[in-house]
Amino acid sequence: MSVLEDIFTPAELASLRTEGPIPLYHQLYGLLKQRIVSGVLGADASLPTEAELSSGFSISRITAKRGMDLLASEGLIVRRRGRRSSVAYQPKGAEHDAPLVGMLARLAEMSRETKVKVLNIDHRLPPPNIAAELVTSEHEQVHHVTRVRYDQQGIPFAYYESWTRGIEQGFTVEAIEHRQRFDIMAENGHRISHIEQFLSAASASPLVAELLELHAGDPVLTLVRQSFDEDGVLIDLLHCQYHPDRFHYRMNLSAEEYLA
Amino acid sequence: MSVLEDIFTPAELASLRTEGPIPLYHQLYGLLKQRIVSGVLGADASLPTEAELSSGFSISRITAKRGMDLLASEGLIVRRRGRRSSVAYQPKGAEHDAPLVGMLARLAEMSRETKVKVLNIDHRLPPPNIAAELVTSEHEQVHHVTRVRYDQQGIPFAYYESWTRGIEQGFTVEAIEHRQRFDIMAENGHRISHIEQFLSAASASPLVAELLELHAGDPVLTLVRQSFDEDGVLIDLLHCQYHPDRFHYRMNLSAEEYLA
DNA sequence: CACTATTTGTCCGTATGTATG
DNA sequence: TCATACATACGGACAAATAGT
Repeated sequence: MSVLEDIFTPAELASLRTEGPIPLYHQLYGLLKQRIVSGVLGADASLPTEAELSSGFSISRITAKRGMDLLASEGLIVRRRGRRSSVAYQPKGAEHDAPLVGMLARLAEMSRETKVKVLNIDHRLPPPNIAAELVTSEHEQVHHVTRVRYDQQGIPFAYYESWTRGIEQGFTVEAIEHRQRFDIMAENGHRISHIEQFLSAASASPLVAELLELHAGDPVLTLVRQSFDEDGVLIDLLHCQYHPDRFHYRMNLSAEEYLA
Repeated sequence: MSVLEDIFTPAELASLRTEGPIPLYHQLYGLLKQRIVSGVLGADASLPTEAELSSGFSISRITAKRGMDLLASEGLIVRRRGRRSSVAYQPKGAEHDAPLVGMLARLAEMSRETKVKVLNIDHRLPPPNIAAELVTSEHEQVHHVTRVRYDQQGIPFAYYESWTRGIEQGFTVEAIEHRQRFDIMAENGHRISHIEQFLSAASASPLVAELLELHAGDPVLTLVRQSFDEDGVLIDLLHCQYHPDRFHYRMNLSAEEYLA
């Protein structure tokens, strides 16, 4: 019995492509890593041998070895001569997730449990696409903040980029790292009364990949949040990118409630 | 005035990496493509020249050219000697989206506006990871259905794979393509009273990529939906994968409602 | 009309990375 | 480990098309 067929479907075994930009060894690495971090291959589980990978995926043994070496170099597996490689990774117990209903109430909790590091704050004219969304006048400057959110163990899981208008004071690194931006907006006379959010997926840019410990091109969960004040003016535009293994959005729906 | 700095932030201009697996020309291609399909660079907009890209991103002109040629080969831009390249892509007008609150009520509407094509129905023992989630007894068979959802123009935007227990009758291709699965479950004595959903992102497998007109490895928005009956038994497990450019989840929150 | 600056197209040579047997 | 083939990335050089003076 081959270990390989327990782990991968026939379609996956035939899924490696040389036409695309990603090297074969890295495609193999990606498939195996997904199995390991998702817990399908738990700690100490045996991995396929180089020969099995080579014939199963129709690649050379050197290429299979290179994929395995990459996993080993990240500490995800242990390799020793004469033995099958085995998983040396304990799937994270508690992933972060955020409920979508009751979400704002959860923001305060989130900010206690996690840490934000501000990368950059500037006050400037927004780029054309952002200006178009914010409907700013031609010379109106906005506050542009980029930041990363880390969990209690210091593991990064979210990258934020925000554009905020009408802030006179209070947008400092210190304040943004330790207070809620909504509170600072309120102090500047902007009470947020309505929020619109869009969830989708995108590829991590090299920058975001580096910050979230991903590889460029890996999928990220994206959220765009538009915050409007009582007059329906868009005050804040927030673009979030989440590490998909470290953060999920969760919803709890009761049928009666939502079928009505 | 350089076009380049209107399009990319300084951080992005310094974000290309040779260490990773993705070639420079493909990273550049990705950045530009994102600007084009998102509409930041609208139809007929001028693009940076090869020389500007070369100096701005600190890459060779050949590499910049290769990224541009890749865009041209996909018909996203037009290139001609002596002229700046320009965008030859019209951002899609109406995207699909689904509100998360009031979602079930929207399902009926969705099923009128779109079409489902069932790829496969079988009744069998679930694979180990699915069995563990469903907590099925050892020999309990479940209905396994894979299907694709198309919009009115026949454009695919979602792939679904579901595992459903306790269905005696009614799970036919005809029924699943034209009725709501919840209704069929109800006729089999399973009233869904509680739903849990998780949203994240993943890479498209070659199969899903082909069905959704993506490339293998492209990001997809993923949704896992667990549907429980009145006794808290998990009846249905649904895995969805959405084309990120064709489908978003949308939420509308009022601050009073959710800050309470 | 010529002249020039701009921009893309093509080619060379070289070094390094990827993949095979 | 070696030899081989192809892809990636660089810098340089020149040709060809475009637009403006």
